[in-house]
Amino acid sequence: MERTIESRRIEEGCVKCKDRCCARCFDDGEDSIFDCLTKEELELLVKEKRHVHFKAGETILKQNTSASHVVCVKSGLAKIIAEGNGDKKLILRLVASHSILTGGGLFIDEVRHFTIQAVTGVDCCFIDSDKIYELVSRNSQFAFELLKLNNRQNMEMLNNLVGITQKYMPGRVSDLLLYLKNEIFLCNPFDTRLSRQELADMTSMTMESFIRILKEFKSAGIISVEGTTIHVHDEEALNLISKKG
Amino acid sequence: MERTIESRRIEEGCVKCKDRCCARCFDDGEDSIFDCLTKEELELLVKEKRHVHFKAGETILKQNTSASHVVCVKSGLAKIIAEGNGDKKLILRLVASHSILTGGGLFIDEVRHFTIQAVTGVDCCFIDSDKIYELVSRNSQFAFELLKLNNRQNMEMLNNLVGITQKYMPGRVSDLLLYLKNEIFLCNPFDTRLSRQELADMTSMTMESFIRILKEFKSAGIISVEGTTIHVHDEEALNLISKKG
DNA sequence: CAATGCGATTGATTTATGTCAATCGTTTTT
DNA sequence: AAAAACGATTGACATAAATCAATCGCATTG
Repeated sequence: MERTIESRRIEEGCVKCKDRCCARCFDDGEDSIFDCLTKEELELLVKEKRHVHFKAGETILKQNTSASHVVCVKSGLAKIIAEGNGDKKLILRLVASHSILTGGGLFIDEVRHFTIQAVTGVDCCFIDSDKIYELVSRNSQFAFELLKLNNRQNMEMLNNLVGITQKYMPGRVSDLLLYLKNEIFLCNPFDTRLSRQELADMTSMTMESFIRILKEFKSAGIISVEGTTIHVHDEEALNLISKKG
Repeated sequence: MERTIESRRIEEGCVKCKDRCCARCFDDGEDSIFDCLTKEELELLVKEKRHVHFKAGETILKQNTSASHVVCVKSGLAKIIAEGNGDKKLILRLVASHSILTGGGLFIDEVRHFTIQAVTGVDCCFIDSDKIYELVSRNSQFAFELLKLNNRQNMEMLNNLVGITQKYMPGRVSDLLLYLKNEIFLCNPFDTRLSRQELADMTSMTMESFIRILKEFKSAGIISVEGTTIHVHDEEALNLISKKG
């Protein structure tokens, strides 16, 4: 039986996991909130965790279900969706490798406040929330890291809120493109793997409107687009448009 | 010299403060994150804190200044404002008595990410951020409470974001009225003390639009308005309008 | 190869909401 | 009391963005 590159990658991940999983998995990411744990604490964290693979499009966590686990994304790309009334949805942000996801309701109501869905194939591990609680009480540095993570997410959401409510569409699209380039994909021609609808859902506008703005940017030579791949040619222009609103 | 009710109330507050200030001040609020502290820890917290009174309209914390203190609101009403480009502003939420405010950047960049301004006279105390850091490392229950508070604020912001981006103006106004009645003032004819502009800034619309929706609600008999005082007659109608978007 | 399906694109039209300007009612000032 | 100042209100108009509908390109299927 032949193996895809994808499946081989998973296996590598699993090998790593046998020992100190999460620390290893996260030691190159910015959000390495597990770095501060001792060997025993990592042991505790890793012991009963489950490693799961999701195919593109699958739902990892569903909004309004009960939140007994947190999720660590080890590879792949996922989107965080806030589902509103009707079919209205807002994609809050993307999640790349090495991120920890609490589902929103951790520590409060134990309910997930948004849906997380795989964009590409996603490898992740599920960790029991109780473990997190225990680590918070045992290791104050961990609590501190968690607080930092929380606040960072809070501020991200604030920026989002301000941007979406106070800017016209070109400004919002600029913000999105800069976000994708500089915070998610970290390279220049980048393949979003996201449909126009999904991109539009990140800026709170309709697909048609999004496409029109994208077209304007193309005509102005600011970007070029090929399928789901976007190439930013004039980042300064985007910054300017973002500033002007 | 005659004393106003206001000034007498401040004095009472001060008397309380001589001993275990913050615990006392907060022991009837929902956000009593200080309850879990020991006497010594409270001592530490209270020792160098400063008690300040702000008059209506004064700025308590200013966005983009450095964040060396957290603020506890002991009495009065304040508004949290996210200032955007130009004069654009968004009032994120109101803060009533017995709330703790971190200014947004606590634990991350030590910069305030929003402005807090007094709506009525406001009594509050400033506590050095370092104290908070120290307490987090000494008392895991406190860390836990802080995480809870953080997450709650996060979810509030999320709801706000979804509401503002996905609902038409009547839905947003309904949400605002329900928020004011059920979460801030907790009584029915309630005096917001907020101008139409401020109320509009809470829903991300212009003052004129806000007034028009308010007028429609009045005509429909759902509410009545007298100056800054609002009386909700038909809460079910508001819930319905909020649901429908 | 034709046919079907689906996402992307474009155009025509509608609509929710913002902008601008005038008026009204109160309060404050002179 | 007259005048000025200011927030609230209303109306007329402009426009950003949504909606609706048609077409296009491309991949998948029969």
